[in-house]
Amino acid sequence: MHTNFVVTIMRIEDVIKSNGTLPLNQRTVMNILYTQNVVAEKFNEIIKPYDISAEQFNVLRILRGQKGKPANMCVIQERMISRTSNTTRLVDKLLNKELVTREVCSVNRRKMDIAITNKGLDLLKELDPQIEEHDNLFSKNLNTEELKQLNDLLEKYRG
Amino acid sequence: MHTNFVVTIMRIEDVIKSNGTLPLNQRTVMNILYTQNVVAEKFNEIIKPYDISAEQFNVLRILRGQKGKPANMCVIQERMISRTSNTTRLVDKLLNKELVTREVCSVNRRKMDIAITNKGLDLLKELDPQIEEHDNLFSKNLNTEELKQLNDLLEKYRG
DNA sequence: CCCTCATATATGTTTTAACAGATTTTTAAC
DNA sequence: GTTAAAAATCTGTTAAAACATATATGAGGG
Repeated sequence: MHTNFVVTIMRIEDVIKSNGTLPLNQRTVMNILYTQNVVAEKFNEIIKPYDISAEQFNVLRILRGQKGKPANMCVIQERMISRTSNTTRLVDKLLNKELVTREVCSVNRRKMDIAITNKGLDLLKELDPQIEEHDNLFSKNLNTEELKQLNDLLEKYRG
Repeated sequence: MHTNFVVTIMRIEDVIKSNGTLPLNQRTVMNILYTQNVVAEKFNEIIKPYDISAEQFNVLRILRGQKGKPANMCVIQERMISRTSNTTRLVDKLLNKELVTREVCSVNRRKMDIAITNKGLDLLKELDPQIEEHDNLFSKNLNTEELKQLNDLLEKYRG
């Protein structure tokens, strides 16, 4: 006995209930915008119970990637997916929750040293399996070769 | 004589300055999030001088697609890329700018009839060439076959 | 050393987005 | 007909994004 998965693929035109077919270039833009929306919405659902936003999570993960070394605000900014000018307030919120520490850099007093706390690391550890599950959620609809292709095409598309 | 285009393709790991290579599933998520960001940012740049947001533009375009017939709020919502509960306020803003009209539906008084005005149509007409240019901006990095593939993969990815 | 410019971060203000809940009208069961 | 539930839109409140501008430190030239 085996299980059948019936996957209904929705063309972007079906999603936005457009009659007919959009021009390929416009279609591509819409598909990219909409796919991000679907992925991000699911992601938010996962982290919502933990009272952090996607951006806050992202900063925490960047800080964990530093393996102990603190990161300056500008380093955080350049590693974020969406570069915002509000990194200060983003870190403020993480500070309030005691998920990070912030102190003036001893070498260059313009800079701030931001580091993840144990509490922050614990939060990430708790989230890890769910994030991995999320990464797989959509990926499982494609095989490895297709995933590679998708990544290549997106990177080439951006130029 | 001809012109050389040198296109530097950035792996997502280079973009977010991650050392090493991310797992393929995570890579895909990041590439989708980031690509949308790049596309949306460029788009916002285009419409900013016209003092409308991307969502507002989207609603206007949906209304134009109605070819004269007004659309109810729920119709607008289901055709938007990002379904929000704030459609009322979105339309409020378009009303203030006299880009749309709003009146109670004569058939069902719960519903509202939203229609684009001539001023709204004029705005779209002015934007049309720039939007088309935007649609082409990234698409020109791929050939037709690749674009089709990208769309197929995104649609299949969403499942 | 002093001045200017660049860098790094922070702040004030205004728009939007997110979430929950309220209001109004219709539908349909009794 | 009355009433309960559903559908469609709206509103209040809080959080986050966007944008411009300000402050503080550092780097380099004269």
